[in-house]
Amino acid sequence: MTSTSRPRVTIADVAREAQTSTASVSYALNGRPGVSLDTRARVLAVAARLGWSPASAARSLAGAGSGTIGLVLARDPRDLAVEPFYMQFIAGVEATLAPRSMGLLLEVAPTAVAEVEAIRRWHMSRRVDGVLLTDVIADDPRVELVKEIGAPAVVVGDPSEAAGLTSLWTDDAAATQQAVEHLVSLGHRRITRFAAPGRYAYTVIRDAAFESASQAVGIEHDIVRTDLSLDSGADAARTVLSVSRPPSGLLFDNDVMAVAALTAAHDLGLSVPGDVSIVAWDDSLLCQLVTPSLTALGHDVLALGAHAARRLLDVIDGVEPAAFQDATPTLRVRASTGPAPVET
Amino acid sequence: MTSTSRPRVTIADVAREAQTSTASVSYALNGRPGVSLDTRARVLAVAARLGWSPASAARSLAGAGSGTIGLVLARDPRDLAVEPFYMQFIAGVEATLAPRSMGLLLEVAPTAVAEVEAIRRWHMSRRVDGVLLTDVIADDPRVELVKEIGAPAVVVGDPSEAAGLTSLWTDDAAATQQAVEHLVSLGHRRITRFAAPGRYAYTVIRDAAFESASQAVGIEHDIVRTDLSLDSGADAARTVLSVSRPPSGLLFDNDVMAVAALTAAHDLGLSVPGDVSIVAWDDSLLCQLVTPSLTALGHDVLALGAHAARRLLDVIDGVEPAAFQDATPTLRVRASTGPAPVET
DNA sequence: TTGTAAGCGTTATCAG
DNA sequence: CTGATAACGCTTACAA
Repeated sequence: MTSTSRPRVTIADVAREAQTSTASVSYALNGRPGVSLDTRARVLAVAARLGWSPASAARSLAGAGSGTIGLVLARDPRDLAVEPFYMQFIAGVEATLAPRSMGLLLEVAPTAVAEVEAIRRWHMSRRVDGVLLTDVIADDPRVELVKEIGAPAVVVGDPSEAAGLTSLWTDDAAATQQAVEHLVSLGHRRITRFAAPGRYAYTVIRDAAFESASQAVGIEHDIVRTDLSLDSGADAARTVLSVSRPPSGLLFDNDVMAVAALTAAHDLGLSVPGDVSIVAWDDSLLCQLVTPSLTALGHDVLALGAHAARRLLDVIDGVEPAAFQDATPTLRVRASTGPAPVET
Repeated sequence: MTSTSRPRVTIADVAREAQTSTASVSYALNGRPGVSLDTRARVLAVAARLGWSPASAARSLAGAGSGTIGLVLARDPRDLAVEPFYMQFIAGVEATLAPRSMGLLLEVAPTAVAEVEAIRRWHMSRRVDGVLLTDVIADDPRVELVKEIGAPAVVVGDPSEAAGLTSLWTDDAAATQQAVEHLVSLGHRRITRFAAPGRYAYTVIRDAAFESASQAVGIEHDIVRTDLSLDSGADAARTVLSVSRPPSGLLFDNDVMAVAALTAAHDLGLSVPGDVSIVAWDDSLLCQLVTPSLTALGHDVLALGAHAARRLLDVIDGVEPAAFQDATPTLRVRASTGPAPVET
C-alpha cells in the first residue's frame, strides 16, 4: 500500500532546509534578481530534492495570475465529434501554453447563455487570466461581456465582429475567390455556393466574395442557405442538382456537407467530377478519404491555435488590442473537381 | 470605452453590505446549515446584486479542492485531429463536471515523460483534485506515478493495467466475439485481424478474444500488427489481400485503417462486400460516410466520458477503488459486410 | 544580499 | 445563530 497522504511540502520547508528565508526561495524559484548565486543554487537543489512545486492557489491569491486561460466550446456535444477543428485548435493552443507552463481550462457549453455564464464565472472567480473566443457571431454576447467586465480576450474571427478587441482573422474572401477561380479555370459557368447560416460573420464575408468573384468573370451563380449539417447538405444538394439545368460547380461551407453532396450526386446518377465538380471548406481527413477525394480549402488550424494563444498572452501582458491576420486558407486540389461538362 | 479594472468585490464587501459576518456569507453561499433563513436570503440577494463570485484561489487555499480535474492527451497533436474519440470523451466529462461547476484542465503532452511531468506538477501544485488516465499501456508510468504520490485517479481501460486504482473498462472481448460471429454467420471461413501495437492493453485482450472466437467455430484466422495509421492500414491490407487465397473477412482496430483498406481493395480490383467484407472498430462519422459505409463496432464515448468523470469524483470523495464496467461496444451492421464469396 | 511581515480572499474554529 | 480570528502558502514591499 502507498502512503495515503504524505505531508505537504511548502515554501517554508524549503527555506528552512536551504537555510534561508521564504523570500529568497520565492525569488530564486522565479529566477528573479536579488539572490546570491550560491543561495539560488542551494534553494533550487533543495526544492528539487523535496519535489516542491508552489501551490498554484497561494501563488495566484498573492497576486500572480492563475496561469490558466479559458476556452469555451459552444457546440452541441454531438457535433464536436464531427468537427476536427477544435481538437486541432486546442493542440495548437497547448503548443503555446505548455512551454510557459500555463494551463488550458475547457468548458463545453450547450447554449449561448451557458457560454456567457461560464466566462463570467471564470473571470469573476479569477480562475482564468483570459479567454479565447471562437465561432463569433454578429453582436456576440460574449464579446460584449468581456468588454464589459474587462477580461483579456482574443477573438478568433473577423475584426468587424471583435468590437475593438484583439482579433485573429483569416482572409476567407481571398480563399473563396481562389475556389471560384479554380472552377472557372476548369470551364464551369454555373456555380452554387452552399452557405452556413447568416449569423456567422464569415458567412457574410464569403457570400460577398463569392458574389463579386462570380460577377467579375460573368458566370451564373447562386447561394443556398444551410445549417452545416449532414442532412441539410444532402437535401440542398439534391434540390439544386434536380433542376433542369443544374450548376456544374458546387462550393460547400464545410466538409461534411460536401461529402453528403457526393452521395446525393451519386444517387441522382451524376458522376463527380464528370458531371459536377465539388469543392469543400474545412479540409480534413474526411476530404482525403472519401471517393473521389475532395478538393478543399483548408488551413493549418494547429498554427492558428498557437497563434491565438500567443496573442492572448500578449493581451494579458497588457499589449494594446489589434487585428492580426493568420495565413490564408489554400486550395488543395483533389479528385472531385474537373473540366466542366460540355453544354447540351 | 469600458472601465479598465473595476474594484474587486470580496466576501468582506458582501458581509458588510448584508450586515453580517464573512462566516455567515460563506455558509449561506455554500448552502450549509447554521444560518437563519433571513440572513441567508439577505446574503444571497446582496451577492447577486454585487455580482460576487468567490475567488477560486482563496477557496482552494483555504482547504477546499481546486474544483478542477485534469486530463492529459498523450498523442501527437496531428493525430488528435484524426481521432474523434477525445473530443467526444471530453464532452462527456464536461457533462458530468459542468452541473457541479467543476472545471477540466487539459494538457497535450507530446511524450510519455512530458505526460508524467504534467500530472506530477498538477498534483504537487494542487491545481487539480484528480486525473483521468486514458490509453493506458502495460506498466504505465502514469499509473505508477499516481499511486506513488497518492493522486486520485481513474484509469479508463482494463483493470489488469490499473494496479488497483479505480478503473472503467469495456468488454472488448465480447465485442470482438460479436464481430467474428457476424462474419462467420455470413459464411466467412478465413478472417484476418489488423491489430494495434501490442503495448496497448486492449490489444492483448482483443487478440485473445479473436483467437478463441475463431477457434471455437474452426475457421482460418490470422493477426497482422499495425500502428493504427492510415498508411499502416493501407500497406497491411494490400499485402494481405494480394496473396493467392486472401481472407474474405477483415477486422480492423480502428476506423481510419478500415477506410484505407476500402481503397486498397478497390485498387486491387476487389469489391466490398462482394469479394471481401470489412469490419472496423471505433465507429465514427467516417464509417457512415464512406462508400460503402462500414460495419463497425462502436460505443457511446460521450457516456464513457461522463461515467469516468463521475467515478473520479467518487474517488476524490474518498470512495474505495474498484473496477467498473461500461457498456459493451455494439456492432452496427452497414454495407461493408456481406455473404462470403463462393470458394473457387 | 538577506530576513521579516503584511497582505491576498476564503474556510473553519470557537467563543459569544 | 452569529461574529471574530486563525490558518492556508505565496509574493512583495520594506528593513536590516
